[in-house]
Amino acid sequence: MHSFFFPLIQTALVAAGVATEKPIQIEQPSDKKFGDFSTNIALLAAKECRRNPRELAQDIIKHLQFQPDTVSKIEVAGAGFINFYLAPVFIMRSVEKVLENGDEFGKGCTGKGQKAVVEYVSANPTGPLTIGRGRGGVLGDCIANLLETQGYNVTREYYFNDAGRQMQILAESVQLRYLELCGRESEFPATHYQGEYIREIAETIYAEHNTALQESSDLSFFKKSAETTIFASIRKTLERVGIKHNSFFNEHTLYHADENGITANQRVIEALKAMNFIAEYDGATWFLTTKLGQEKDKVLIKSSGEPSYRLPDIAYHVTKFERDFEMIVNVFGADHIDEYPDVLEALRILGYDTSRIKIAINQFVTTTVDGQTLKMSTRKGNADLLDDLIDDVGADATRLFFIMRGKDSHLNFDVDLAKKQSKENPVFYLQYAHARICSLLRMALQETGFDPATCKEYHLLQLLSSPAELQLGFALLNFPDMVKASLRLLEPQKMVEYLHSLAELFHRFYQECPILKAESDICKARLFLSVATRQVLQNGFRILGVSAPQSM
RNA sequence: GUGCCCGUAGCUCAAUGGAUAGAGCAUCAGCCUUCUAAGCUGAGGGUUACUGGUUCGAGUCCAGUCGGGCGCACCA
Repeated sequence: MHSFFFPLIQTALVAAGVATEKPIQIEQPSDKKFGDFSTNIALLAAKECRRNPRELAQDIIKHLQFQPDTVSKIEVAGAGFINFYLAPVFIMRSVEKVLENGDEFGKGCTGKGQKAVVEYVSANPTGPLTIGRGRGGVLGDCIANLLETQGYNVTREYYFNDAGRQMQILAESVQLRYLELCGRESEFPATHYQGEYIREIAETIYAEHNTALQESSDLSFFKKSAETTIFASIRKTLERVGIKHNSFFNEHTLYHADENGITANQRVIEALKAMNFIAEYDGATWFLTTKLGQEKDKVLIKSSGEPSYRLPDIAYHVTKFERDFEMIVNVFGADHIDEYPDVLEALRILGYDTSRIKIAINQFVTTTVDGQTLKMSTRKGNADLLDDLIDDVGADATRLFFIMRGKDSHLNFDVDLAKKQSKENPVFYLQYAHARICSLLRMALQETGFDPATCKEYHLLQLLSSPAELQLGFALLNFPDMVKASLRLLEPQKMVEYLHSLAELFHRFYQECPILKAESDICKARLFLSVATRQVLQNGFRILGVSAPQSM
């Protein structure tokens, strides 16, 4: 709707002789009595025009040109707001568009087919996925969905590392457990992976090889075995909650020499060296972040000769530019918050346009079971597992709960609430609205023969004029703007809230307006409104990755 | 100590710098011989942690204070 009002207001400003640099803001007042849309342009421009804002607003609306079948009323209110009231006919005509566009309603083309990459999950295969990772995973998946609706060509990427020290420790952990099974008692170091899954992997190895490997000093078999098993479990878990990837980027490729015998990591070092941001001291190679005002330099190559995680991180992001991504979204947890500023600085120094990079950081998750809040502990083997949560509350509740709070807020995941089959549980509240419409339409087909697939008398919608009907219709035409806002803020939570309010408006309409018992044309019109609501619910659910049940 | 996030109704959370700060849950009062009551209607409940500042206007922006979370490795 922004694109609808914007040019008209701009024209009116020119016609009224108002010259202002201030942006035209169009908002939806919180209270319906202030109209369906409103602009504060008169307030913003008043000062530079040296005029009273209310008078200025009066002047502007004199020059606003609207057809009476789109805007029914324009008025000046408060300190100088200009409020617009949409004509009922216009709202209902918009509902027709929902029906005509179907699955496509809400999609846009701002992406223009540009390449976008969203990186999410990116957990190394050292253990099963935790609940904390799950939140970021769902967030990333929804952001990727949002980008796709806006016409981006999206790569959903998982960046992982199957080399390095953590994998070494993993391999040692499995080996130690294996040796225990072979009857060799040893002290299991506290630094190693304590989880039960390590024993299970060791048991599998023992079952296949018995004690044959106990004299082997080669860890690679244990590493490979652990990696394969764990990665399979991670991917299975991701699949269960509908978190999809179509690209797995192995950090190891950054260590491979190209045709000139140089690795991606080395290229980064050379490039930064050319910009005088590299120094060697204490046996290591450093990124001179002190030159950028930071307190300490950062190690890129350790004195052992191995790159620290920072170097491949930079090299990895260079590949995102080399792969021509116009939009680069990184999703990660708050524990990695210190990671990205260095990467961004390095990329900036190397001449890349870092404004293409958007960072979405999600805060942590605690779970509440039986009213008791459990704190997550990492790497101790007693971390909350995403798989257990899915077993407990199902995939839909898992997804929706992860994104129904702002990503910047700590999430308190109430497991008991997520299991409840009632209005208290927002998952059921949303899905119930959809199921209720499906049920209604089944009944309609049975009793009146109404079939939305064949009956296309959408113009009947214009017969509807009650507040409940108009508010529902208005909410429907807002959907495309809500999709755009969710994407702009990288915040699927906006979509959850919108769908919740849509469900609420439908339930009210359903309560107040008899549908099947209404006179024939009104009945059809109300069924069309219901079908349109179901369509928007489905389109929204698809973005969130939540199922739309036909009955409950 | 320091960087980032958070502090809003009893609880969980909303509010692109806008108008009287909103939902849900919980509490209380109503609505099913009628399309799914897994629903709807209404009521009560607030010094937006605190103190200053910026401006037509601040929960929102800035500074400081107090609380809570997460980081601060030659781990990732």
